[in-house]
Amino acid sequence: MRDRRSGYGECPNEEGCPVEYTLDVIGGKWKGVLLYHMIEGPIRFNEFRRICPTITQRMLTLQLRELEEDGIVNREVYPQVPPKVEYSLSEFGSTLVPIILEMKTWGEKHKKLSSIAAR
Amino acid sequence: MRDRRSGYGECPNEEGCPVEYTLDVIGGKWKGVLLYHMIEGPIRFNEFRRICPTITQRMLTLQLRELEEDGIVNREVYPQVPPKVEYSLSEFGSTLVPIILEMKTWGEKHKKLSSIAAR
DNA sequence: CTGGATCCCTTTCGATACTG
DNA sequence: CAGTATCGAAAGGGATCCAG
Repeated sequence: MRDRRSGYGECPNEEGCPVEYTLDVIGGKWKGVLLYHMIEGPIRFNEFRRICPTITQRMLTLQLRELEEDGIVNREVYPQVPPKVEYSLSEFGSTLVPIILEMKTWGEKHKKLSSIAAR
Repeated sequence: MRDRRSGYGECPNEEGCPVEYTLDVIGGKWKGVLLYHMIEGPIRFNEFRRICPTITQRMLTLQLRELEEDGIVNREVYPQVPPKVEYSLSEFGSTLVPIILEMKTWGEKHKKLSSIAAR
């Protein structure tokens, strides 16, 4: 199972920096990306797979589960055939949007530059 | 050695989302935290260790090296005895500050809440 | 379509000891 | 003080098969 956070709990010093706390929540390898794609609205499992072809099914499931456990995303199952499951930002998850958008802005700006400089 | 990024390069589709790109740069487990502490000014190796007692010396070295390779931090060595090395945000690294500050704000806000809910 | 379960290799990471 | 080196444990992650 997922070990509960990077030290809060055992760690007695309560001054653990706020950034560390935030990264505990959204620091997963793919979480930022997944949250980003949910900003526009609910999104289905296989839509994620199309949008992020490099993430494996397994990882997608695991990361979504963790986000769900943390109350950041809602998972809505439509009992029908074929099954349909939609993921969306919870109210709590929405408070993270400013962070994600800052990341988006920065990424847009510097991705171009680095693709010019190439390597 | 550090493998070059999560797919950019091999991945032909150039639409890789900007958030993914950003996370490639600051997504390391401790990078956000380290950047955060450098906002206030240059900081020495052992200062980091005092501030973040849970990060091991090894990890601290590795993460700082990666940040240096990416041009985000400057590493200044003072040739003296005992040695003194200072790490600081580069001009490029400074462009990340808004993201870090958003993380700080969010963390401050929600750390309290969750410490009340406790467990 | 949306996953769960398993196998297994790779990478990460912590602990410890050592160095200029 | 600011690291490097090495080792073993743990976690990450891909591939494949199966199921409601």
